[in-house]
Amino acid sequence: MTSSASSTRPAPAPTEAIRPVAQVPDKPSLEGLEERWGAAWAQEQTYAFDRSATREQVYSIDTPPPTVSGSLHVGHVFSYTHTDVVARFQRMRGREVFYPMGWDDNGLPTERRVQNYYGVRCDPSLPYVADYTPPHDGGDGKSVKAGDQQPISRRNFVELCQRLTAEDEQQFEHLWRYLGLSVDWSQHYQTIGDRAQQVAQTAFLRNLARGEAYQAEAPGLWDVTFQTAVAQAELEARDYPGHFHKITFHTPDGESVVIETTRPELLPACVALIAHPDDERYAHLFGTTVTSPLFGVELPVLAHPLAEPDKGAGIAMCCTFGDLTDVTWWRELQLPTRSVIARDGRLLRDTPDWLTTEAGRATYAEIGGKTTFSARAAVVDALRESGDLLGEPVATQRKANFYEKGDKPLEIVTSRQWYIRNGGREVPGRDLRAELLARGDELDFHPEFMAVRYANWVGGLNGDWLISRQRFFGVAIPLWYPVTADGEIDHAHPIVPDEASLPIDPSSHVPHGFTEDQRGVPGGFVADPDIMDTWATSSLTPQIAGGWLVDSDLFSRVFPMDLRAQGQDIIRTWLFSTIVRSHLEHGALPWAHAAISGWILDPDRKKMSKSKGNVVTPLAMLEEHGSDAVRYWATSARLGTDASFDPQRPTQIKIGRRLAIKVLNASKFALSFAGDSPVRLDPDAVTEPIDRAILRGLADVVDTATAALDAYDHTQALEVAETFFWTFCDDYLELVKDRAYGREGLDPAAVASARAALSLALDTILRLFAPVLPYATEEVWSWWREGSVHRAAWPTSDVLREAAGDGDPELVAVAGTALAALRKVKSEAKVSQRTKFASAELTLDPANHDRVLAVLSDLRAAGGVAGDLTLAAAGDGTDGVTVAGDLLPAEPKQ
RNA sequence: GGGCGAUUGGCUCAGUGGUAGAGCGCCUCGUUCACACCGAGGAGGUCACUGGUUCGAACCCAGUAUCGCCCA
Repeated sequence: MTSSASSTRPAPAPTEAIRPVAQVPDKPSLEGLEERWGAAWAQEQTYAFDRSATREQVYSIDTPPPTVSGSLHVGHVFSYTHTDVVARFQRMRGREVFYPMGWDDNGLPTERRVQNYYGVRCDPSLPYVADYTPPHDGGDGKSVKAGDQQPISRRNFVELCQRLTAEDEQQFEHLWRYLGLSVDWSQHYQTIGDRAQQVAQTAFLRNLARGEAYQAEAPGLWDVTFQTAVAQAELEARDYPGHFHKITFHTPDGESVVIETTRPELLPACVALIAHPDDERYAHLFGTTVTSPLFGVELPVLAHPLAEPDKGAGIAMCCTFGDLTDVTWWRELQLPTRSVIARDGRLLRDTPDWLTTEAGRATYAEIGGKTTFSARAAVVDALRESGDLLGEPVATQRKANFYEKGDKPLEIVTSRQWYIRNGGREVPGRDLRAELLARGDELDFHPEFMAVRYANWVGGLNGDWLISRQRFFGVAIPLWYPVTADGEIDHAHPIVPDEASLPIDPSSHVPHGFTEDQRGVPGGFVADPDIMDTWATSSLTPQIAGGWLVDSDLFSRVFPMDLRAQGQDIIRTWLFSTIVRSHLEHGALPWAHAAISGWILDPDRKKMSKSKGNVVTPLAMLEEHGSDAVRYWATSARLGTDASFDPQRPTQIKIGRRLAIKVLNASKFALSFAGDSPVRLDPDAVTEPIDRAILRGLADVVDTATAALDAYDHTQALEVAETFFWTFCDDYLELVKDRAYGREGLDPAAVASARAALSLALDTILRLFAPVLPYATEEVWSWWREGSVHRAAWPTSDVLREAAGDGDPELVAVAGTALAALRKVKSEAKVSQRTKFASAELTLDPANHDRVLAVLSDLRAAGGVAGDLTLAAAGDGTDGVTVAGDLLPAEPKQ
């Protein structure tokens, strides 16, 4: 892929005369480059997307919108740099890069921040108040007690969320600009913005129209703190302390059946006892009944393969609902529903009607309204008293499901919720799971093994995607329901808005054909009170950023996108859900490639996290070391590989800083030889063997780096460029500097050869480093070139090969070895490298004799040999180069 | 319990069949002449372990151990 004829950036003409070098600082420095070039790039719109480009010319990137209410940490800088390196590489290759940035301001973290910041809470039943002023504005950041928070309408609440996130977003943008992300900032979006809401609501309604979205009254995971349903993808299994309680049930003929449970408070919700069908201990009980202790409910004893014979007593009580296994049993064995846990996590206050014994109703009256914790203690006391508790409870650690943002174990509560099909549940006539697995195979994961995580997740789904949330700050589910004449809500016949009217808030907008005074009255309508899960919006980032629905011209040029960049932790959420939406809506993958970044680990190999107190403020880090240095560190870690980071010992960052400084200094040096005459990139001028050899080596480096970046291996590309560059500085520059200075008596063609080779090499080196070190390379570029290096073409090896001609690829290494041998003599003699040899003889492998002869005069100059430098053949089997020579006394200091 | 990844010099990591590599750190030396945010030279490893395939294994195969992550 090369730059097209229609591109605004002409391909460079390598032989053209370039203006004389100007404006090279005496002491080049990294300090201040971020501000200077950041401003220049903004001014020049260096990274603006040219929407006249065709789809083939475009390279489009779908980047994770960071949660603006959270804080950015080192890990963000790490992974966003990976994406930027790709973007810059593709831009230089001539692709028109579509690189928008989004902000994820939708969702729970923002809600919590807004509540504290403004002292408000959302009450969707309240009407909108125009020109609302919240009780606090900023305050001291302390949380305001729930009781003191002023209740406001959802629309007012959302407005406050938007006001606050707008401030956060400015800080985020500043960081990203400082880091040097080559984002087109005119393309940014917010996941709570009108565009995002329109996209999310339209996509949902289309899912609904196609039968891919549906509502169901079903048991589901429920967070009692936030009082919202939670999806499978948001689960986190954590260790949770508990106790095994041995509880006795009784058969009609007096036999005791002992089960073990960690949740005795669910005893009134028990609907059966269940053992494995092959478990001989309980075979005689299958089909019979037992009676529960305390509550006296008659329950069947049933067989099901999910019962684990070697766990506890091997027979379990099935309650509605203690865990997901209970749900499976309940569904597959068609058990009754006897729920006792309310949405606030307490036991139902009213005594359930399936408790019929007087003692049972009395016991329940004691625990109704209590938290599960208190109810458990009460039930255990009662069991102990009735003699149905066998022994004392035994402490245990068990795995419990938590909402990833919650701190209490999830309960399972039956509620009406909206779902989108994702292959997790069978649907007649379609194998959606297989379709989505095929999409995963179609997607190019980098690294490839990350595809397994996708496949494992899709293969292990056990339900459709629950998208409704009983929260406030989010995209509303755009539906109303009729209220029947007798005041019932008719959920089966939702009232759907026109697509053209989206986005809407059904709690403040009125459906077509109704008036506001019909809200909530018989014969009228009610709004669906829920919002969509954040992922239900962010799963549509390619559509939101790409102009779906509103700009079909743009959308056709950028979608499906080329790249999704993200962390490995959200493959099951963001990556998967985006594929689901795109597959359902467009019948296509949303992107061709997925670049998965690894974790940042602290020195103890633990994931960096705020709670562990090991997070470094990214902006401070950039300011301290320089953005190029930090970018070098990020680029030196491969995709998918975790990188360790010790803020106390930022070794890799310092290496990056050293490299960036070296680029400045070496460039200044290489450009200094031209004096006042124009620099020429003339391949025909390169005639000396060592000059040809260095360009030959660089041509190979270009090919390797290009292939590596094409394969999304930025690390290898950086490594080969870096290795070349150090050899270029340490050996080649030293070897040719005397000649390049144009000392008296030298052949002018030899001088021109060195200068041309240095210019050609520098031109290529700057381009190679530009994606990783955008500031240092741009700084150097400005000394002798027009325009931005970031709009220059990616280097190709052909000009270099032309200049190299028959250049010997081994020559630089051999000359370097000879030079090192001369240096070693001085080093071991403990004298300055500037000490001269009176004369010297190099003993070396005869095979390299001619090579050294070809660079002899450069070697004499660089090695400081005043008199003759002669060569001798080493004996058989002798490796390397040895030196015999007399050092002259050091010249006296002046 | 299943899956994925890792295990190479003090540290961080390259290296997919042909005599062990880099950078950092360390040791020694050096500095007006691009660069002390520097330069030169040097020391340092039986490639986690056990078998196997091969003329030859850090690399391929089987297994083991340890660590990390994901899923149950």
